Amino acid sequence: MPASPAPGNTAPGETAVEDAARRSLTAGPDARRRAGRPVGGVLDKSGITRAALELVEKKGYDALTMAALARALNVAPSALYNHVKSKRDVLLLVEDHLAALVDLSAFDTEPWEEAVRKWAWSYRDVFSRHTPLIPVIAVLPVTDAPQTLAMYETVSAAFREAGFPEERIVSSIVALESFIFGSAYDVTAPADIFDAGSMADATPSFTAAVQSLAEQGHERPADVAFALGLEALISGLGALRK
Amino acid sequence: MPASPAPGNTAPGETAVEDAARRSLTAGPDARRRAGRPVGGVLDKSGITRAALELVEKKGYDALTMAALARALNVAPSALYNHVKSKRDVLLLVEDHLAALVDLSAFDTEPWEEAVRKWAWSYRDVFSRHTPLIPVIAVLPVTDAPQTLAMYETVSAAFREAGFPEERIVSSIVALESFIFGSAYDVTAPADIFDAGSMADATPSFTAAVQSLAEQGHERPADVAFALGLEALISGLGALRK
DNA sequence: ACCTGAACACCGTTCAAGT
DNA sequence: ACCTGAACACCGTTCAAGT
Repeated sequence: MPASPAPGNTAPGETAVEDAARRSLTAGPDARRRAGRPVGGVLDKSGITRAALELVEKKGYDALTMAALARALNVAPSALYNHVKSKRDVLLLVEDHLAALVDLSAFDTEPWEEAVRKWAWSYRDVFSRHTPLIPVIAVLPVTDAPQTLAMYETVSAAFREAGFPEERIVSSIVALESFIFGSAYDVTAPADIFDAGSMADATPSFTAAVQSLAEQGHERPADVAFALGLEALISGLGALRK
Repeated sequence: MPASPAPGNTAPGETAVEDAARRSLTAGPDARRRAGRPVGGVLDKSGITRAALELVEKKGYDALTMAALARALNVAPSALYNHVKSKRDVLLLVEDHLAALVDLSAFDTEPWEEAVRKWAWSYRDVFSRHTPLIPVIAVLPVTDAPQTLAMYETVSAAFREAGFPEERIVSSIVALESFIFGSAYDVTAPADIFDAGSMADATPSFTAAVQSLAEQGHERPADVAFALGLEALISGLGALRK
């Protein structure tokens, strides 16, 4: 029989839920009923983040309740409040984890246009699978999200390097981000969102435009709109450079 | 003593809540406890929309619960479900009401650039005060929102008139809308959203850019970013015209 | 310090019973 | 057709009691 790792130490490649399952197994069937502090401590922010992310990816944001999160971690819901102040805090942890997944590598190697292009597509792709976080990000003081702040540091340095006037850097990034967030929602729209149905006769101009786009046969119409807007922003904002 | 208007007929200039209050007054103190159908019917979709909007404008979206909405209308919460299928339906009614407030007048009188500019600012301003509706709009089949559909009809006709190729009209509008929705969130961000706090030393480039923007002394930084992005989109998308 | 279990003050929604 | 009142299956959060 192999030695059991200490509770709370997830083995590499092991998921948080598997870890919790194994822990309750090795600790005996009534371990989770015993009150008091478990040896080593079962909860921390990174474990909460991992479990939340796993829950969301498996069952979606509707399933991310404090009760379900606690259950995945084999603790009582109230135990979570020793590590986060609120559910919003949990969403914030997830958001900052995702911010680190946005691809910034092109800022080291490519010219400004291409680097912004790759960053923007990656940013949109990451958050299009996590749109319930967008209202959280939009109002999020950067202090509370170190990875997000690190992204801004990289991007703002690249804008300065590319010749943007100092006082326009933040506004340019914000404009791009606003477009990216809005476009992330667009990815989640149903395919028939623009089907006017019985109202088609009353809206001939819009119906014709929708029909014409449909005839193009694009697999992902949201990508067409994103490419169009992004290229317009890149060339329009790029003109600000000295 | 003046003749009382029939219950459910809100007098011009009177609010839905005032109407409900007066109705319970003229009908006697125990009117709202009496079961069965009130004469004339107290509820309909437009009354629900008006009461929801009033509730939201007075106390915000957190206060828009089915219970609070029912209370404003002097009915039991369950009564609402005779007129809407769900709370999402209520949000949809509000959204479509707001869509009619977006200023489309410039499309009749101004050249494309200026008309789009006025439409976009108006659209952003309306929904910046109603950001909780944005996730609803983004996934909203236009069939379910006649006023929203009417807006698309006007805008798409103007894009065709301005020389946009048929198959690019919808994508161009979607790109603009994505930017508008993201920018609506930006309006609600706290003033100190970019204050890196104790992390400032670790992010010199971003901190300098934020500082430089702050020194410009703009009263509403969100407007600067919106203007920058909108002008880039207008000139970039405008280049698609034949 | 950090957990459990019970409790609190809500949610949106359903449905039988009434008129 | 459309209302009431009771009930259901949840929410996020707090807090005394434990170790």
